[in-house]
Amino acid sequence: MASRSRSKEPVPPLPTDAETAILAVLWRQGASTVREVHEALGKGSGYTSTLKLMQLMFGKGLVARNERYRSHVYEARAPKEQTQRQIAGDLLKRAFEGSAKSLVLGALAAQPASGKDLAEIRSLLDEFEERRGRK
Amino acid sequence: MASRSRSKEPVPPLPTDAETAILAVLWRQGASTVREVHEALGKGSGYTSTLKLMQLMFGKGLVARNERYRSHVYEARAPKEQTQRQIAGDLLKRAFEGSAKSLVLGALAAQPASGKDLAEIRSLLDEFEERRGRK
DNA sequence: GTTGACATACGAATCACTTCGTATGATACT
DNA sequence: AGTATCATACGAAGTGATTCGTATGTCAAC
Repeated sequence: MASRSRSKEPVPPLPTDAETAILAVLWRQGASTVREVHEALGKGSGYTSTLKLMQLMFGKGLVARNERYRSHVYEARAPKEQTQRQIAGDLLKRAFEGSAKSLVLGALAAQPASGKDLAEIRSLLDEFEERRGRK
Repeated sequence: MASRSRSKEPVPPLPTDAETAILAVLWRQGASTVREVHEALGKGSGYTSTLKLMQLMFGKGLVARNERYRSHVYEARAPKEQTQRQIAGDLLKRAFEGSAKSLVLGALAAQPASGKDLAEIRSLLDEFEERRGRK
């Protein structure tokens, strides 16, 4: 991934693949202990691997943790929507030459959406059109 | 186990980030020499780095090359649309829990589409709805 | 045939991500 | 206190991606 600055403070870098999997669990379950996350991931690797990963994510600012209890409780630091937007934007630049249209086409071709989802996407388009019109 | 037929050509893996950047150049410019690709990338790294990368991509089946000339001429082996679909599908699974809607939302939020693009996306949705209806 | 300007091939260093072993600390029960 | 259990911390190995130096090959012009 294209992570440039290694400054420790403000901007958390894009999550790696394994990190994204952990974020997905935290987004789905809310604040969780390492063990809870590890179990949700299904044992593809050992417990300490998950632990180490989450410690690194904490260091990078991707997750926050509450150390008040015996087992630390972690949660995603940025809302799912924001992180997903960054990931999509990064991919857009790298592989789709900035064309949202191509990405949408690719996404729908790869994973056909339900009729309900398609309808929701339509109303999303309406909102964007709105916003464009007003600007 | 219902095994998939093993053709003589190995299935190319998903391109890495640096590889995707090279593919983007080949998609945009068509068949190109290493030097042409390297120049299009803007000098972030040396010529031999680009060369090595493209050699590895050739080994993986991501690009084809014509060795008839003094400088080998490379081109993307799979059509842009197919590779982009794979990349989008992979991302969908990894970061968006399979929700095309979320990915579309993320993409549009990250990079607002033009009015023309929005219209094209709409007609894309029409096609998908069609296809769903007929099934 | 020697030289100069290019090309490719390839080994090795570096870096990031991921994994795991093991040390150590806290808690609860006897 | 002693011990079993479960937690975190941390070093280090394994893997894969990326970079680069350098060796080697080819061609054209002199």
